[in-house]
Amino acid sequence: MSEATMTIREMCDTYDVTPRTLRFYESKELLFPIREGQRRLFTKRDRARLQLILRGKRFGFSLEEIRQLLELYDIGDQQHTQIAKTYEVARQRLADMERQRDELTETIADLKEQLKWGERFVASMNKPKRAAE
Amino acid sequence: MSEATMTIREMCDTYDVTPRTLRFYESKELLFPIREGQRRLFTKRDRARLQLILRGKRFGFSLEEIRQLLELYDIGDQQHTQIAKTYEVARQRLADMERQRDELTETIADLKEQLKWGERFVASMNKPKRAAE
DNA sequence: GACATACTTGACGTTGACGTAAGGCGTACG
DNA sequence: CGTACGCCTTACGTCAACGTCAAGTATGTC
Repeated sequence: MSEATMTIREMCDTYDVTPRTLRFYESKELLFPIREGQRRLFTKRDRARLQLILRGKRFGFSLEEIRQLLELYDIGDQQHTQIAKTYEVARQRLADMERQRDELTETIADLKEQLKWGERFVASMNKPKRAAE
Repeated sequence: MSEATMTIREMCDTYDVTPRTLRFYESKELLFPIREGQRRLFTKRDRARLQLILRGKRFGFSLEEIRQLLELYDIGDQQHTQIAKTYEVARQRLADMERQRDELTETIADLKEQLKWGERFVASMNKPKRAAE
């Protein structure tokens, strides 16, 4: 059974990040590891948040934007104040992401179209006029 | 009818970028405006490339990555050498983008799920136990 | 000729997201 | 006891993608 908390090294190995990155995220208030003496212990909540951070980054969100998104996820768990406002932020983000997805879908189609060209061309290079062997 | 070339200012107004950005892209070999004396003239090809640059940026591609993508688009037009290699780069990019799209779709679904919570909560805040007025 | 304007080329500044190096603390081992 | 880890903080370094500022050139225009 997985332990309740993880050390910084376990975190690094698990999620393929450096200690510096985790400390940096803490300093930016994206993670809130507890302390045992002077050492950090990362909870299940920190791990869930880190996964969302890494995912967000892959979409080009800035850390500050991700921090706002994380606020929303917290609200899902523990009902908080300021819900209406943060809710608006989230609707906004969601609309952005849907636009981005649609545009991405379109670009993929474009690119596939271009690749047809390359495909026929590459194929013709591998097949001389008449096959030998 | 649109002229064959555009000045740097026309480009800036059309695509909402700064002169500095266009010169920077030229220095990085993303654009190749011709010269009339010392001034730049941007061709139709430059405009097509700029659109792809701006689109690429929205997906978080680096300028260097975009430069590689642009090479591919050139191949679609004027058949070039090194096709097989660049073709491979493109298949790679395409796979990346499809993975990214799928993940984005999933994240959107997650986020919508969270928002249902917020929605019910916000609704309950606007409706006290029994309506007054 | 003086001036405005539109463009040019350096060159240094800025921001975000860390990398990296220096020096200190606490425990564990030989 | 020394020293070897593993972690800590502080602080300066780096890279991409431009912004910003200074100084120069060509063209028109009063």
